[in-house]
Amino acid sequence: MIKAVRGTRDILPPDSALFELVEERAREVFHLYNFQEIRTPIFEDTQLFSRSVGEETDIVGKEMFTWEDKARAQSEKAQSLTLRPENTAGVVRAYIEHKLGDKGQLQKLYYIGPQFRRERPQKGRYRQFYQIGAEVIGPPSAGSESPARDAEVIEMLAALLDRVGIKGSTLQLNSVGCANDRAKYNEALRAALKPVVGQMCVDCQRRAETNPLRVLDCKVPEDQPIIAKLPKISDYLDEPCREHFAEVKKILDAVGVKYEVNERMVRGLDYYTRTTFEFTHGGLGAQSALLGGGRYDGLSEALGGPKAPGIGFALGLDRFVIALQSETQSAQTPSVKAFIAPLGDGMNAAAAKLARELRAQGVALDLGDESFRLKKSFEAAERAGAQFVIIVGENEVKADAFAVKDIKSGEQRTVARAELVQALKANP
RNA sequence: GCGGAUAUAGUUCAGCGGUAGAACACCGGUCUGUGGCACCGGCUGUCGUGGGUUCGAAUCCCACUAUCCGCCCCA
Repeated sequence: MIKAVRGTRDILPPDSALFELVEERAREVFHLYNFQEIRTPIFEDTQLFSRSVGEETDIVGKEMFTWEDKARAQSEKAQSLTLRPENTAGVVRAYIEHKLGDKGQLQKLYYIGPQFRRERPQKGRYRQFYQIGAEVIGPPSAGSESPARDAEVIEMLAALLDRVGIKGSTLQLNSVGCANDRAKYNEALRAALKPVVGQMCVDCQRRAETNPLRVLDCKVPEDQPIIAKLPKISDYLDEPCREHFAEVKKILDAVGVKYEVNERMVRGLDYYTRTTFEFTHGGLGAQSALLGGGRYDGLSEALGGPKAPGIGFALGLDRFVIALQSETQSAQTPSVKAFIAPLGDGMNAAAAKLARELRAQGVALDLGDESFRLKKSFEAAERAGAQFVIIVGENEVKADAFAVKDIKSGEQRTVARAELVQALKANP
């Protein structure tokens, strides 16, 4: 038997309804904030990711699905392609390629789609996973650098969580400063770690070498007192970064979005600058990050584009759905208004004709088969969640009026063809 | 990539050397144009895959694969 490959999965009903629900709500909320959809390719030139996400990150270093695309002619070079591991790089690439900055306006773009990382699968972690994300990007003159944009994006996410009905999540906020600040901080961290790293866990000893920022993320209890004494990123922010962060917090306070400043929150993509944030949720096991994002003021330039500061986020749809399931029991399964039961040989055609008429007028319905006995039709109707059964038999066709039965009450009456839609819609 | 657990019907699980089972679900009948109840009957399985031990393996052993839980990392 051929099975779905490692880390991929089929999302079947009724679970797929939850994905649909979250996607619908997200679109509604995005439109309230004037975001429009962008769809970028699922694979890109490998360099796009190595230059944005960062050559040294785990994502680029060992988690990408990359292959050599065959050259089609002698004169052509083979090209290294990669299944996108995230979508911000693709959006910024499109921004540069289509000169969206020349419009002078802020671009507010959202996307929904699959991403790919070759990680070990776990609860809430798949090799093909789905993200919903949005980006605000544009020339500085359009206000793309303003802390108001950071606050707006974060506030929008709080609104989305409310709208979908996720309650038990917390917002963690931090500022990682600009590239200069981070370089200085990294150095200070290395220096501070040198004398004490020997007393720390083996993981930290390794992190101190490869990526000192990650030490802050350590969960080993014994290491906590040491970590508490390490230098803080907030002490290494320059004045503009400090003011920017203060303003973000001020606006969030004003609109009533609760957050915790977490100076130990570290994000794994190299392009982040200044504001970073994460919404976490219990009930996700080790994968507690529901969604994460931040500012990326230098990304466009790193990709050879114009100066185009931006801020965005990505929401893990798979995890979002798990969080939703852990809070609410049932996804309401979509249902139809009526079920048409053709009764007796030769009735399929008349039933199909009626179904076409009703559906054209916006009545959702399911259609049985003339081979079904009534009992079977009723059961099928019940399973489809139908409110009414419409019987299409010889008598009905002759009279051009149909038996309409209310499944719950058992009441039945005969309704002329012309009045059928009205009769169905009159009963909510 | 590392560590641990698990893998039997559509689902939840029992069986732990001797004929593959239960419950629920599903299908059919009683009941040929009025269901949901009841009763009767039935289907569903390479017992994750491959190898080994044994007269005999779902059961014991080995390898592989997948899933789940941690680590790592991230959404």
